Amino acid sequence: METAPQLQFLDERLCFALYSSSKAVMGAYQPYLAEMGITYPQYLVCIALFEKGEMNVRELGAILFLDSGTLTPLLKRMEAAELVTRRRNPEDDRKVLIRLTGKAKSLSDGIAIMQREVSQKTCLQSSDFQNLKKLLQELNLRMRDIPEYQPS
Amino acid sequence: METAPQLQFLDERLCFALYSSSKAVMGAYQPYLAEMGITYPQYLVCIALFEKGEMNVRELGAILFLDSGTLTPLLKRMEAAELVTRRRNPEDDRKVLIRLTGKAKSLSDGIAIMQREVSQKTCLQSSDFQNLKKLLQELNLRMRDIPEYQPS
DNA sequence: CAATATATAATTGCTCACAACTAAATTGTA
DNA sequence: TACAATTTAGTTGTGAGCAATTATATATTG
Repeated sequence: METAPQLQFLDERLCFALYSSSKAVMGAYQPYLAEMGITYPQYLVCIALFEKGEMNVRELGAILFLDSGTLTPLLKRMEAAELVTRRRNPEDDRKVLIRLTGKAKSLSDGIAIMQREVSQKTCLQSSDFQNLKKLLQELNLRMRDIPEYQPS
Repeated sequence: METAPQLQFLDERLCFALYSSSKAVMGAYQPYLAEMGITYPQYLVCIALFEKGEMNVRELGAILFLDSGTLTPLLKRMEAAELVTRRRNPEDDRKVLIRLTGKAKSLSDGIAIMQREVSQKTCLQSSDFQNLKKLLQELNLRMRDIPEYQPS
């Protein structure tokens, strides 16, 4: 005899803990971001480009796990706010190269301060912070069916 | 002499691990939800109401960490899809009571199966699952400045 | 070379998410 | 009772997110 599948409520679900805590952390960034005139995903674009210098839309999407339907209008808003430039790759006219402007680069100090203060608000020790981050990074790749490479 | 604030990149940020893994987990629900004709936050409304029976919009929002600007249109879509009923509380005309319909209740078996299969896809052992969930629940409350009550 | 396949970005349409505000009902209090 | 404060849902406007599709450019193949 089959037993009926047993449904779990909110408190038992990891997905809901993830969903709500992710929004909570984004909310903690909000006052800093509003001060700088950017949004959370725009902040992500900034730090991705701080690291890599210049990327096309596809590369940016691969790093941020966002598609062109999200990025194209987002980048146009950032261009209108003079935070990025968009230009076609002369060697391949399909690709649009994204680069930060001086205005965006001038936000780096404020971003660094924001990162430190939000991290402090988590009240997580460095080791817990690292463990949690690593678990979530692995979970992310696994749920997206991306094979996990071992660090060299 | 002051040292310049040091900016962290994507891989070093817990917030980004949270943001991307949360979306990845929601993505794993997507095929099941599409089959049932509901969305992820609508699924959350369902399991909240499976547990509590009937709630007004404010109570539902407090549990899901969503405000009326999100819930009102979402619940109207669910009402149009005949998944919930909305009626005013006769004792307090400000309150709108939300209750699941039989059609929504008939989804419970499919929801239970979805929960089990998505949980399996995380490849997390029960103990890791519980630890991670508890850490995130605490993080959520802390980032929202909600005092944490110890379990009785 | 021409035809086909692939890659890339953009577009469309729908749903969340939230800040800021409005409208209406209830409660508290002088 | 008046009337101010509070509570509650709803509205508006902006910005994600993503599935599905389209347009264009490049690469591949017969």
